[in-house]
Amino acid sequence: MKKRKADALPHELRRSIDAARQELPIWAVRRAILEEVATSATLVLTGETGCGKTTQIPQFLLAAGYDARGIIAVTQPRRVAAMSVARRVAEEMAVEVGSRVGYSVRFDDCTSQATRIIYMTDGMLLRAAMQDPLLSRFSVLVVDEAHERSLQTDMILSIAKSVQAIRGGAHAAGGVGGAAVGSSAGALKLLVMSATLETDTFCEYFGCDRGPVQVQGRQHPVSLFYTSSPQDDYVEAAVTATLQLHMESLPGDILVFLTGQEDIEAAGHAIQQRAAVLPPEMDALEVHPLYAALPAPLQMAALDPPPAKTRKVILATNIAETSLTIEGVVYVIDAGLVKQRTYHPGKKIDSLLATPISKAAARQRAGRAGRQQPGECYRLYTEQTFRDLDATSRPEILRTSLASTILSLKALKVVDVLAFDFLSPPPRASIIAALEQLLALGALLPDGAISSEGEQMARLPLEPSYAKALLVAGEQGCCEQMLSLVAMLATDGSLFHSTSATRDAADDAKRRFTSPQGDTITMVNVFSSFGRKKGSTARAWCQKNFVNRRTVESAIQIRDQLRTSAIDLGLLKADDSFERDGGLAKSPVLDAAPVGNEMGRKLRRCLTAAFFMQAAQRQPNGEYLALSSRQVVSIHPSSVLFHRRATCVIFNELLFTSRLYMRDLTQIEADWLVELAPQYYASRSGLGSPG
DNA sequence: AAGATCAGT
Repeated sequence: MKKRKADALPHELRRSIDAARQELPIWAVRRAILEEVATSATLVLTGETGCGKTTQIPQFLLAAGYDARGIIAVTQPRRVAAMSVARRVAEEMAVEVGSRVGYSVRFDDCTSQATRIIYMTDGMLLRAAMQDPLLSRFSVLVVDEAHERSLQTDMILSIAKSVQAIRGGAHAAGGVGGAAVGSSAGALKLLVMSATLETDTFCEYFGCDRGPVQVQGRQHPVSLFYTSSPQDDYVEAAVTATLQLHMESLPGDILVFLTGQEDIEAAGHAIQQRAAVLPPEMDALEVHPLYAALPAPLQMAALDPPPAKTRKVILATNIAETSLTIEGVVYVIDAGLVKQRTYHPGKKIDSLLATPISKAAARQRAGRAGRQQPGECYRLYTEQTFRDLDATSRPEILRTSLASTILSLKALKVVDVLAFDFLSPPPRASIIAALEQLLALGALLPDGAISSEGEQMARLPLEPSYAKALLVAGEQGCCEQMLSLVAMLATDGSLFHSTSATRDAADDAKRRFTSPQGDTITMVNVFSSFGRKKGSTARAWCQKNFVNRRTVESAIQIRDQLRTSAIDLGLLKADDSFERDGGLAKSPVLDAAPVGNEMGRKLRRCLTAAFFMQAAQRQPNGEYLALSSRQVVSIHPSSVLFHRRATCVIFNELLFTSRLYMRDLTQIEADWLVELAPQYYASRSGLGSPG
């Protein structure tokens, strides 16, 4: 790789970069931070937005020689952040990305032998820990955005604590790596960086004797306004507030936080209708929806600056809270709600409901108005309501299924996961449910130790039941087809994108791919039919079929990666296409014809061997009964099996909305359950008669 | 006959 040297930059530019760096607030505490890192194992640092902590601290550490014994790793919850910060720091250091500074995210590794600072997603660090449980490549671990409390961030903090105990020489009881292991890697320094002041959790967990180092940010002030009474129709309140702001306020774009696609579409129509009758001499109003399932070109359109004499209104979900930053926003309207997924371990159900945000989230939303100039935030709730909000959001680890997390811990040789030192211990019922599922899947032995099959499953970047389906398909000789199937399932959700206006046409398009064998087989048909189309051909095909191109392309990437793992695990032989692609395992171009009856049957039997815990049977009265939890469940109306009265089905997900709906169904034969999962079903007295 | 917040390996 060609590298640019620092002295190759024009002096003027070099000086201006250095000057800009040194004006960042974090420079004022540079010495204090380095002293603290030198004397203690763990440092908790709170820095507000714009203080420069993410770009500068790794450079301070590098300048102080912390790369001598290992690499400086900086983790981020999001891919885009890891990549863009690495580019920014490489620019400041006047080197190419991938040389001294690099990044590592799924599907994109931009590092080399020379790399001393790696920005990576916390998920990538977790993967690295599976290969190297003591993280011995790293001398310093900087965990950024820890306040977001993502599942992965929480897990790496726990693993880091456990690694510190071992690498520091002490023995960590019940920690990663099993029994005490001596290490030549030297101590692991840990920096926990967080945006809010809620750092007690971190300081207590790591036993820091001193409080956190605090750094001021560079935000413009944002004036806050509340409603005088609670609003029961927040969509209507948001529409009214938007139009009022437009008519009465100085220029500046408006960002509105709502909960989901449905609200956003309703608000969008209402605003456009009412804006149409405003006096013509007023500035125009341009309305953009913004949510994750929105196809990329439309997302980009929401970020573009508006034309002259036009005010932009962005109607967004919480995607605009942290993931996407929109320039030009001066006004924020906050409905105070977020759709949150919660797992109920007793019933093995997920619910997705609009819930009040936390104080921290409300402040983050308001802050979106103050990035370029002083701004205003209109909260569509009362000040008392704000005071009653929780201080912070519930950590993800407390409201999610833990099957995959527990399997990772077992792979890291944590023997007693119930006694594991979690930052926030999840409900015991969630851990037990995960252990039961892993045992039923054969990932754990009866004594709770990980089985060799479990080791294989842990190496696949998939939920354990998907991984199991792939292992079974490897034995049954339908691995290529199952790779397509699980890759499609792993992309979750919005394969077909439509709005209220295009819904019927989208449903028609979907019907062309339908297989009576179920939604999963239908997905394989869509995948095969897309094939390896590229560029304008791909774009046209997706438009015609209402398929979200991003989803299919992500499935292709996932499939390629899984196929490499499948070859490593011996599930699949490296074939001619492997050789032709010069060592890169690319998917062969699959038969574009729909899955036939025989292959479909084979695939469905493999799925049965993996999803037997999620089976439902049709009762004489037409209702479906989930066989493991004995709950009445319904086929989701979007399923291809909705009108087909299948006797027995398996499902990937149970989601409570208006009813308890099964999603992503596969039609199976009831006999297969006893045949393929005897350990789970043989003891039951006939599937048709519960009891 | 109904409807998917957001990340990540």
